[in-house]
Amino acid sequence: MPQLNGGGGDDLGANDEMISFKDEGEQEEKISENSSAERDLADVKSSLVNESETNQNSSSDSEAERRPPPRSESFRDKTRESLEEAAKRQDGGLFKSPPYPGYPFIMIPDLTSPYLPNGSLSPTARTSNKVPVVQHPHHVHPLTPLITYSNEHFTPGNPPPHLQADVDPKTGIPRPPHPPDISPYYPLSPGTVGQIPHPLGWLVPQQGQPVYPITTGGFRHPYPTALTVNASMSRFPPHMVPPHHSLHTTGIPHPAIVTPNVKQESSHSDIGSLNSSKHQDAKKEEEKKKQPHIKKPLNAFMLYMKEMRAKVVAECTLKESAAINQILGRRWHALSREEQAKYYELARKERQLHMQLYPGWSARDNYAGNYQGKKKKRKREKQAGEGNEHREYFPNPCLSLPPITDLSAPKKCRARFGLDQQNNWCGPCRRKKKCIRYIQGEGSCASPPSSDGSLLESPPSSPSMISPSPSSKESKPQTEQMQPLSLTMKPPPLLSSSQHQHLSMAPPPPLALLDNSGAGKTSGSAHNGSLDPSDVSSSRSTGSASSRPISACHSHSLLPSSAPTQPLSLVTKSID
DNA sequence: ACGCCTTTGAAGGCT
DNA sequence: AGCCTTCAAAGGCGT
Repeated sequence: MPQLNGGGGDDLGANDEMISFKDEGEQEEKISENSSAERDLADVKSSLVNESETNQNSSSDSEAERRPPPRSESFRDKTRESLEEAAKRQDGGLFKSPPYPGYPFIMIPDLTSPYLPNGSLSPTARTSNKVPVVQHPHHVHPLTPLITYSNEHFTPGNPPPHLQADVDPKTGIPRPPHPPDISPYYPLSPGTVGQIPHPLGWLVPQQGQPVYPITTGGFRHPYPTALTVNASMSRFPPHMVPPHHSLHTTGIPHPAIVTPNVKQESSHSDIGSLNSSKHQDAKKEEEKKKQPHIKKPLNAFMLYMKEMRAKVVAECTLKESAAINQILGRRWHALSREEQAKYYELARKERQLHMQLYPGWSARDNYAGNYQGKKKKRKREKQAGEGNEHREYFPNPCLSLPPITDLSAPKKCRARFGLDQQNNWCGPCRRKKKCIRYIQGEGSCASPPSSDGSLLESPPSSPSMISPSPSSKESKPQTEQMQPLSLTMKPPPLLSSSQHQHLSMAPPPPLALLDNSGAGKTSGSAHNGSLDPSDVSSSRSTGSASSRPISACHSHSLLPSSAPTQPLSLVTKSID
C-alpha cells in the first residue's frame, strides 16, 4: 500500500487525499528530476524546506527590499502583495502543530467556552458574497462542526424530529423538541435562533439517533404544513421547498437554505410606478427573489475553514479572508489524516443529508443566473505566464509539511480503492462525477452511518461499510486499502519538517511519490493525480494562488527557527 | 453596491 | 474520459 502510515499503520486509506498534496508531489517530482534521483525525496524536501526556511529567516526582511518595486502593477497586484505581506507576517506559527483543543465533534458545545473567540459569533446576517441571501448569525460559528456524534448529549427520550408532533400553534410549523441538550445551540426564541451556528447543526442527532436518521422516504413527512410555501413561487418542487424560512426539521433554519434578501425598497418604489407590466415584472422578480436559495453543502475544507477561521483570526491579526484562507489551506494540509478525515466525514454527511433533503437539487441550480440575486461570477483570467511551472520548480516548503496523504475520508471509490485501483472505481468516479456506488451505498442506506451514533468509532466512510464492494478484492488486505477511520487510533502527530524527514522513511511512499518516480513528467496524466480533483485545483490555482506566500504568523505561534515557513511565492516570483 | 481575492473539494458541463 | 468551470465561506479592499 502506497500510503504513508503516519507511523501508526492506522492508515485511513484514502489515497486520493494524497493527491490533495499534488503540489507536493509535483514539486517533489520536479525536485527529483532536478536533483539527484537517488536523493531521498524526503531529504530533498526537507532540505529544500530548510533552505527556503533559512532563506526566509535570513531574508524575510530583505526580501521586500530585494523585490523589485512593482512595475506596472495593478491595484490587484498591490493588494496581492499586501496580502502576501500580511500572510507572511501572520502565518508563521500556524504550521506548528495547531493547538487544537480537541475535536469539536466530540466536544460538548459550550457557549461559554473560552474556546469561542469573541469574534466567533461573527458578523451576523451578512450576505455571502453579495448574494442576496440571509444568513443567520448562528450560521457562522467556528465551532460549527460541533456536531456531536456521541449520544451522550441527546437524551434518548426525545422523539425524532420527524415524529415530533409538537406544532407551533401560530405557525403551524412543527416545532423541535428542544431537547435540553440542543437548546443551547438553538434557543429558538421568537426573533432569534440559535446562537451557535453550526453548518451541521441541523444534523444534530436526536434521540440517540444517528446523525442522519433521515431516510430518503421519510424526511419530507414532517413538513407537510411547512411546505405551504407557494409552490408557484418556487422553482423548487414542493418537496424541495424548505419548510418555512428554511426551517429544518428542528425548526432551525438550514444553513444550506438561504432566503434571498428581498429588498424592501422595491416594494415601495413600486408605488410610484405601479402600472403596467413593469410592476408585474417587479413582482415576478420579487417572487423569484423569494425563492429560497439552497446552497451547496460545504465540503470538508469549507467546514474546516469555517471552524478554524476565527481561530486563525484570533491567532493572527489577519482579517483578510484571502490571507486567512491561504493559511487555512496550508493548515489543512498540515492536518493529520484523521483530523482531515473528520471533516471529510462531516462533509460527506452533509452532502448526504443535503441530497436527501433536496433530492432534486443540483449544484447547477446555484450557478450564475440560475437563481435570482446571483450574479455571474466573472471568470478570472489566467495570466499568461502564470503557469504552475515556477511553483513546481520552487517547491513550496509548506507543502513539505507532513504528507498527510491518505485519508480514508469518504471520497467514494477514489477514497476506497485508491488511485492504484481505479479499475475498481465506478465510472462516474473515474470521471470525477458522482459516485454511484457511494450514492447507492450511502444514500439508500437507511441505516445510520453508525448505529451507535458514534461516528468517531466507526465512521460510515469506512469502506467496509460503504461498500462491501465486490471490487474490494480479496487480493488486498483491507488493512491496506480500506482502513476504516478509526478515530480511536492514535492520531499521528503533526509532523514537523524534521519529522517529515523521518517520515520519509515510512514504509510505502505515497502513491503520488511512486507515480512520480515512475511516471516522471507531470504533464497530463503522468501521475494518477491527474484524475484527482486536486489536480484540477492545481490547474485552477494556477500558481498565483498556491504560490502566494503565507508564512509567518508573528507572535506566539511562530515556529522555532527550525521550522519557519517559507513564502513560496517569494521564491517563485523572485525569479524574474 | 458589487466583484475580487484566496483556499479546497464537489459536481456539472463541455469537448 | 479528461478538462474546465462554478460554487460553497469569509471579510477586506478596489472600483
